Amino acid sequence: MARRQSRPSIREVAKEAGVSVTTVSHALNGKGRLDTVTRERVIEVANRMGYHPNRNARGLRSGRTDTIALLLPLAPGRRRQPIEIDFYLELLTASVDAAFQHDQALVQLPPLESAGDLHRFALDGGIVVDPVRDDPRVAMFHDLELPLVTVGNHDARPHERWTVIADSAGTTRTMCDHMAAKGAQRIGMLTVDIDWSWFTDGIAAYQGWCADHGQEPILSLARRDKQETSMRDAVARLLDRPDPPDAVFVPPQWLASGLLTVAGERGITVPGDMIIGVGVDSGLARGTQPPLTAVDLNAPVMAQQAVDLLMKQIAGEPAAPRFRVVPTTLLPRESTSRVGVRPRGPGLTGRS
Amino acid sequence: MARRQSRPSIREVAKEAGVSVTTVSHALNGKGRLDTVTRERVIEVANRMGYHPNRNARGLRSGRTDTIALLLPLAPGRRRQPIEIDFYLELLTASVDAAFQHDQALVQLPPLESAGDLHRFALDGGIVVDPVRDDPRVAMFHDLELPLVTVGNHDARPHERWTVIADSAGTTRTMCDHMAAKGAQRIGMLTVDIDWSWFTDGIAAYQGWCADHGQEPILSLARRDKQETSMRDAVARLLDRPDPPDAVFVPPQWLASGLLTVAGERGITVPGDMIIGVGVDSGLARGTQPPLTAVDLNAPVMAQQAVDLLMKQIAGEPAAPRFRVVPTTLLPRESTSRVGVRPRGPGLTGRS
DNA sequence: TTGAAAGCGCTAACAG
DNA sequence: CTGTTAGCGCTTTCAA
Repeated sequence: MARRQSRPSIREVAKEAGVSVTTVSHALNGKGRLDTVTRERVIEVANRMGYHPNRNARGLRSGRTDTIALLLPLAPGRRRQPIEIDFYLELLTASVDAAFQHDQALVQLPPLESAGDLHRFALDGGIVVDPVRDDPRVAMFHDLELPLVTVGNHDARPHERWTVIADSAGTTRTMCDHMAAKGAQRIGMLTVDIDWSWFTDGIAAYQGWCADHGQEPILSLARRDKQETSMRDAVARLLDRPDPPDAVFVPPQWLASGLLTVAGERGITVPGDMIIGVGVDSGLARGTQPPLTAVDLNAPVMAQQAVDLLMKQIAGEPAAPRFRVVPTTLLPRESTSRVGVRPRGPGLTGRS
Repeated sequence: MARRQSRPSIREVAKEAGVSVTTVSHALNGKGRLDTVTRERVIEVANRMGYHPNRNARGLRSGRTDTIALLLPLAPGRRRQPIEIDFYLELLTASVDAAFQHDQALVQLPPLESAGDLHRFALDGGIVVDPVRDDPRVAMFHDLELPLVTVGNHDARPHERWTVIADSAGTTRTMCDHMAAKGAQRIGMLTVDIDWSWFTDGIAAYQGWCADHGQEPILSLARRDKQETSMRDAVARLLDRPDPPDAVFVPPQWLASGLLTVAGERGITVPGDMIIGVGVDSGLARGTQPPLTAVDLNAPVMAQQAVDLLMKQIAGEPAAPRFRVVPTTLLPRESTSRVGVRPRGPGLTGRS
């Protein structure tokens, strides 16, 4: 019955190579002072036998587990479901890769009820994605004195934390510049009232950009509940103005698709009457009609940075800086191709 | 530097409770013949001290790792990226929960280069999602004699495998019935040429349904490369017929959004001129204009079944049946609200 | 009903 | 330069 193929132990390798287990251990870990010839022979034998050190034994000895956790944010409302944004899946994948490079296993954690749950997993550390103020996940790591890196942050003094964030301010300025270059006269922002740096920094940068360019800010905030009515209220506040914007940057994805829908209902064409950019790229952004100009958050880089920081922290090594800002990439698509030129109907989008 | 709070060992619990480590072990695992009073006292002490057995020590002793892996399918083309379908993220989350119930950690694996990579993770078993013919992931598990459960299958003799699949045949019939009830006269199917049971069973069921209802099958297969041209070719074969369908069931998500786009370009309204249903629910399906009728694959149930099967296999217990078919749920939306009634423009979609 | 002790595979302190 | 050995925390014989 599916008994796992018994893997060779360090003792068998030692016997096969005609040396002691110590020598094998040293050879494989590059530790002691060994004759080069011996070392290479041992390594060769170990490879030939398909030897891999037993993680449990190694962990028992070292007190480490070589396991780290990634905690994705949960969707508000639906209790156990993570937010379905492609970025998170990308971040997960990239984190797995990065962890693997450090020979760490990466586990997903279920929604944690208590610090006890965290203990059961025997982690060396964790990465908490998009923490909110007083995030219980963060508190648990602190209580257990477990190494922690956050991706995204909500903190007034972020530089004291081990944190990786996307460059929200730079993204916002780039998007505004892009829209202005496409002919936008009045650029608005439709975003949400959540204290993640991704949103707050974006708002601040937007206001700064407006000040620099002599434009009055046109800002509309949706409630954070992700409800359709919140979206519609916020969109209405934007479009019902006497002087509605002809360009809108919408950081959260759900508001961007909502804006597109409402615009369609009102007969406002995109990009003819209004151009739109969204803050996170996704299949959804690519698949709308028209496809939405979006921001690539560079999940692989963020994951790499987060895992690297975590490994440093676990090892007790210094890391300077502990606070990393990852640049983003603008992906121009049809939704910002040019404002003020009504597209000639659906035929425009044909690429055959 | 972030030393992990040292957790109490079984010895400290024993000392605190005034018994031997053996007694503690027996009490906690319900093993030996212990006085009830002693057992309860030990348990109480252990709880009070926040004791959790060290996974490494236990694993070293038992030869198990209490770790299972989930392997999601990779997107064709983009090398290391999983397919961005909400279903997979749901499946992942639900699997984590189910694993947790069995006190197993669930790790994500990076794309595996060789069986050696698999060995490095010290797994008790794994779940391979949507295996293809001669899937190397499956082969690696077999080579290592590691317990394996597949979610989805491609096999002619699936009942010999440990497998969980969604009820593709039932889904197809339900969708066709639904469309017929909404006034569809000629139901077509737009799908893809991949040998996953999800697709092959769906095609067979569709042809069966057509035979039962005296309708000629209208089937168009896209190439599997997920390219825009593949989509356009397949859609054209459907719409350019002298007798195009007035309803289309589209199992793969990327083809459904493609069909919607092309229909828009051609001035075909949905659901007025044609109704459309997609085989997998997602944010994309909910967010299109109009929202797409879709199928909920019940990821939580599939995950639970898969993990349960895997645990049985690992424990060497029998499981009957080894082959589980999970029912799906149709989610009717506007895209199939009624065919043959041209909607009166965008206003129809307003729900304010 | 309880306890002493061996041993899982590995690393590292110490001895040679 | 290489080997012997203790011991990480746990489960499980075996003995009392």
